Amino acid sequence: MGEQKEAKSKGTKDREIPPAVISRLPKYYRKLGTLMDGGVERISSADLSRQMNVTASQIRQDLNHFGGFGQQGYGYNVENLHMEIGRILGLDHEYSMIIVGAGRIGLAIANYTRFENMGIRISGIFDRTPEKFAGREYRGVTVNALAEIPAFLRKNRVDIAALTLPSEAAAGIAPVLIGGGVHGIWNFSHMQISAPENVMIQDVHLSESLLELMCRMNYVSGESPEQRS
Amino acid sequence: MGEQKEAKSKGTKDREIPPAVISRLPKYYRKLGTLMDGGVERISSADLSRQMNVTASQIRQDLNHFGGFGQQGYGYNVENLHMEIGRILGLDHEYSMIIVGAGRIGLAIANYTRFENMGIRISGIFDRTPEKFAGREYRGVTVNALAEIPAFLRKNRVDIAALTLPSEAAAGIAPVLIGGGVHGIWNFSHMQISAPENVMIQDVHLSESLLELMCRMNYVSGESPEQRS
DNA sequence: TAGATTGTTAATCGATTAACAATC
DNA sequence: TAGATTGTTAATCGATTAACAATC
Repeated sequence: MGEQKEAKSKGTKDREIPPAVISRLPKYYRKLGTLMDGGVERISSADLSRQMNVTASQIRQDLNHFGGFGQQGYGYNVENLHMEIGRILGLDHEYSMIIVGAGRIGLAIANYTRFENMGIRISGIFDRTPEKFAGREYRGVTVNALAEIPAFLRKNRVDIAALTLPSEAAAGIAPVLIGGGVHGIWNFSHMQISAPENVMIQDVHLSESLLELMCRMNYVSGESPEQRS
Repeated sequence: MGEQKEAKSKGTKDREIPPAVISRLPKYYRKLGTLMDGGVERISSADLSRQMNVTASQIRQDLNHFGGFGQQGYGYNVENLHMEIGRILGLDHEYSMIIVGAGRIGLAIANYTRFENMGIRISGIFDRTPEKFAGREYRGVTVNALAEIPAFLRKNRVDIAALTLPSEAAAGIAPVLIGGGVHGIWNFSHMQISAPENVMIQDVHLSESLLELMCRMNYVSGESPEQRS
């Protein structure tokens, strides 16, 4: 209880909040937002569980990782809980994000206006062939060459990089991003990125997601894999 | 042990393969493909585990849900295992997919050529405002009105629908898709879709993924949530 | 045959669910 | 006060890891 940082070794990820809990927080946040819009003032874990795909127990367990937001006999104040979870998610500060790879997915992200409500500001877009985008702007940002990333990172604080490059290119760029101080990578490439403990990697592997769907369709509950076309 | 179908009630999903296993199969498949390209003929679970983020035990456990693909003292034949997993994923037959919502993400999917290698054929694209896409073709497919979906489904077999509409619109269209015989929905909308047991829903919630990243960045191992901007 | 490595069972770990005393 | 509902502890369930006998 004496030392703080070096206490537990780096081998094991000793983060306090279980990943399963973190992955549910955005869903709670969204639901509470909807309830707020609907004018709901308070809600019990039992009611909330009925409207979502979780149990009341799970809701209470999850929330109590962060402290007691509820009140016995009353439930949770919707607006307050929404704000608290927003704070946990980091929605109370602004993040600067660059997009690395101006393909269709990269540009889709650049143009997704909802991210602005999440405190995400697109500060740069980079691509292998910036000349293809000459004169064009995406939310006020022009497309620059990948080679300019190191200089850009030296001049600007960047929190998150959305990595939407093909695998081969992505592998080379990831260390540049990490070395330049980016501490979160939203990885759409197929490449597995290794990073130091304090840099978070969030993978979005679309084709794996589709393969998973196909696999589950193959193994529909009850049916055997033997189904003919 | 007598009855087969009705044995276990519908409440619990009694699918045999744990979801955690299914979510790893695409990763194995990809890795094995890479190894094949590199001319690797055989590999042990220990070697494979070193190249991926899983343990050797886990690999053997996972694969043995589907049968014994390896050989004691030898390991696994890369090409054979690749093919077997491909079969499990359903890559041995073709799937017809429609895209519902011709926004940036919908069109990104339509243009993703790699899906063709996965046996995915785009058979239709639908949008609320098809007139915006008049004369344009995406991989040989034109954009039609959402209202034409029921008729289209009556005429054509469609396995998968990629649902890339805004939430409100998505909620209305999902039952149409399910009623029309689609048995897999790749859901990019924020809407939670409820479907009968034999229709698989695969969610890709991009903004939740980004929120998760932000949250994890907030709670970097060791650091408390107290960090100031 | 001896060595290697699987398939499979047993042990551990983590996440979910159930239960209930605390308390608003 | 009585009723409701949380926070929290204990029980269950599922997934991961370890161990080892079977076998190529």
